Amino acid sequence: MQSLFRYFNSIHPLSKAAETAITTISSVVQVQKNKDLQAIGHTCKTIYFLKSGLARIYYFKESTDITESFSFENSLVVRYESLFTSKPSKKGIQVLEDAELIAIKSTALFKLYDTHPDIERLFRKVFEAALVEQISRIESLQFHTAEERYAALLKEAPDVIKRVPLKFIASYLGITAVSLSRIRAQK
Amino acid sequence: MQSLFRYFNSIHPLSKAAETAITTISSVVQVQKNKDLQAIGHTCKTIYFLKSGLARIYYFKESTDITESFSFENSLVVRYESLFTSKPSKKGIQVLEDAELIAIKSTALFKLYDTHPDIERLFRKVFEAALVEQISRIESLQFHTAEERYAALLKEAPDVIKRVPLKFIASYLGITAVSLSRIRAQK
DNA sequence: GTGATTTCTTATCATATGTAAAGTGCTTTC
DNA sequence: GAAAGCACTTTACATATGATAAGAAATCAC
Repeated sequence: MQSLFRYFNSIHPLSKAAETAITTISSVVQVQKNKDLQAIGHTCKTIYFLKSGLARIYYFKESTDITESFSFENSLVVRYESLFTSKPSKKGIQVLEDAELIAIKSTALFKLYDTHPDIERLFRKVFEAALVEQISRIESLQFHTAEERYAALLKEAPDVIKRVPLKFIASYLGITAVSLSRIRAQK
Repeated sequence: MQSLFRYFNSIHPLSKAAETAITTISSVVQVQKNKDLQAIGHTCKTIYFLKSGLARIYYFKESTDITESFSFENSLVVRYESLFTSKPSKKGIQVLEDAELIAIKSTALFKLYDTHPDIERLFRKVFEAALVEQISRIESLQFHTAEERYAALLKEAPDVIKRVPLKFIASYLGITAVSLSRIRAQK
């Protein structure tokens, strides 16, 4: 659990009591490469922290597989739109490399907000950071070309290329694998 | 201020003390059509609530004016990415119809979090809702065609067409005004 | 290791969108 | 009310991306 609390404390310091409370409602999960951590249609009630491995959130648009996002080591994997609306998610979480995760039960977590203000504050900040991230993603999709988006991804997460099949990267960028291939070729 | 607290209470109930505290750090602002409420380059330190009128958040990409979002009556206007990073925003807020707004000083607001847990909780929920909104926006930009996005906008905010110049709607959809014109023509 | 899959690239053609320019109609201004 | 400006549309052409299919390369299964 150390890696989790190292991550949390870098965002907002937690009391020992808070750490203990979070530990109580968390468990370690191992998932094999290519397996679904959470299936499409499942309502998100878990906040995952990726200790090792690699995951993506994906969905289908008319039988086309679309990657919404990637998650790397030491970051959270959450389908926020389902977590905060309590509706079944149209999205699934797939593990792309054997992964070890910490699963935090969200219903229990949200109850801790009443007794541990530092936990509420931590997660407020976590979700605010997620909001900022999404906004920069929108900017990127709204008015950068596919080529610019690819260059930005390379800069931001250089090893994504080595670790993730190109077809997943392509749909993440909002283009087809063929189109991404062309962009890569013209360098 | 009633409209503001009606809005807030629908998200999370506030104590009278909390309402008073928020009132103390808020003021009413009037802005004329086509004027900037906040200029590009300004660091966002204000959370605006739009009582009446209409506003947009915009920026320039290589001298092209791009609308990032519209805000209608009874909703917030915030450049979250600047508010939460304390960095100057590349975006400005422009008023598209004479508007009356309530300006909440964010630095003072965030201080109230310590003394009024209900205020922190309210804004946590407000920002969580914003996060969900941004995610659906990403989905829309990432894999819906311009035509689908236009149809979705019409459904979601039918009067946007009557109140907002098409060129702003076009860049909001991620296309040119010419392209939007074509889409409209082929119906 | 061999064959079978899967992944990636390349080629061809169709389509959507961009750019530029001109035209139409509406609104503003004096 | 004439002139000017602005918003929107239309046209013509250029370009980027999509769809499909086929080939090359890498990976997997046994």
